[in-house]
Amino acid sequence: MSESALDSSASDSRTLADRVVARLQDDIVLGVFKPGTKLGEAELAARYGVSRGPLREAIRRLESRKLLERIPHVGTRVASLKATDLIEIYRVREALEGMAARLAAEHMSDAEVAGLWELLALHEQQQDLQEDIAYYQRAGDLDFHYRIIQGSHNGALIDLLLGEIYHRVRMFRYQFSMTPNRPKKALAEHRRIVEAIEARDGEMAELLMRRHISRAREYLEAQQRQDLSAPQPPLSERT
Amino acid sequence: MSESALDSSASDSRTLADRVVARLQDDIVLGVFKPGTKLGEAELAARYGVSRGPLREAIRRLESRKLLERIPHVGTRVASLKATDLIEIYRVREALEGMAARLAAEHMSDAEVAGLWELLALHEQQQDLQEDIAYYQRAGDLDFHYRIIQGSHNGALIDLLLGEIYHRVRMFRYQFSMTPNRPKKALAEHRRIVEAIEARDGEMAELLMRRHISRAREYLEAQQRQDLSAPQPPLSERT
DNA sequence: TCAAGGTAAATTGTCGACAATCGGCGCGCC
DNA sequence: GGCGCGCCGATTGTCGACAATTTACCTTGA
Repeated sequence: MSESALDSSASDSRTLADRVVARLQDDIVLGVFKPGTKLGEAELAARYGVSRGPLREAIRRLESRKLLERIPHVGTRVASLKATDLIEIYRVREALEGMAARLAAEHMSDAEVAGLWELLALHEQQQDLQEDIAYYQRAGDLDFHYRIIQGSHNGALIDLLLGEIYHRVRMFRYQFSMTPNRPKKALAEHRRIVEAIEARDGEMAELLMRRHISRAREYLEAQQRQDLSAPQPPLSERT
Repeated sequence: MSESALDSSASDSRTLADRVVARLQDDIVLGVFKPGTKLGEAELAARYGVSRGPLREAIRRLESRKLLERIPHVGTRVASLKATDLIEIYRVREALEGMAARLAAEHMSDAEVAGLWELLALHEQQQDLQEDIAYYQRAGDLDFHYRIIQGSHNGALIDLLLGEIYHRVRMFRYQFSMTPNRPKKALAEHRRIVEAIEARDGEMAELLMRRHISRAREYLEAQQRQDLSAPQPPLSERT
């Protein structure tokens, strides 16, 4: 179930447009195209070796995922998300992933819970070996939340979080080269969430998950306030 | 702010595809095309008097809103939503609109709160005059939730609920010709929610909104169980 | 008679060309 | 000298035709 947890790369998708969606999304999320960059249709069509037809379809799909901003008759540019947008999204995550944790506690199979414990053990191990984290912790955190969302067994919830929310969060993390906020504390919170799920205590699981995400949001808000008082280049140009 | 609360009809939109989106969405939500109906591209293009290009764009947009189901190289049909899907959506609504109520309590202006009271008074009046309700209550209920969502002043939340969730809920209501579940009780619950918002008690507002939606979901679940035991034509063919 | 294979029609996916609209530039007027 | 107007290039929106894939039907054989 861990095959490229957040889809992206489906090499032989049925239609051309699907492949362009995957490639263009990667280029956006991974930062090949910086936020605010204008993307001309002809230019992109040449880059991906397709006609403008499928390319336009890809653009519309990524626009509906809020990864691109388009103005009719003018053009499309990579969505440049402000810190306030990210904070708004964290409110949504708090509500949605809280519910996901509750449903996961009610509906996850015992095997899935066991898998969560294994994932946690892996994260602790990586944390011990490599104190500065970086990539692993980032992907791992995503993977943890990803599994709980899947564990809710609620299709609508899964579609919303994985289809509309998570791509944007991923983009943020790459753009701001955000090292996860509070590695050790986050890991401890993850463990408590799994405990609640294992105990089939949905209410507790939701409470803990909401608190977990809420703390991340508060960290972001504090960071934003200090950025406002000392406005420095928002991107990754600080040695 | 109440001009066509759930958009749909923008008569002179900038691009052709936008107009087709609006018209096709109306035809789907209002039941002109029944769920499961196969929609051929040529057929639709003729119906709306456009080429297949803009039509395909419209189809993709409505597909991303979950109003259409498409299979590559096969075709698109009107999304036929099962009762279990609706129940899943209500879980999402519970989480999302609960958060919306909390944020509304924190961020709504006094004028907006006053507007909520006026809306409630209008609903009570209509309820007194016309005991059997039907349309007014249905639209009114939507309008109440709509306003609280807007009152959250959270763009991400608003986009999600109004752009991804509410169209599907509307479609359900028309398809099953669902008379609102519990008119009087719902109205009383609405009043208590507004009281909490006016008192700026976000926690209470969220709790009440979640309970409100949760009860509607439980009603749906009970209805589904009795439908399963006595399976009758699910659509509107009962005199 | 039924199953399996192939073929043909219909539908969707893709492409290149044409038309409409917007932003930028220079000219003229105040 | 500054402001407004109109033209021009560039980009996007739209269209019709061609190619690819699927489905349904028909034929053929066991």
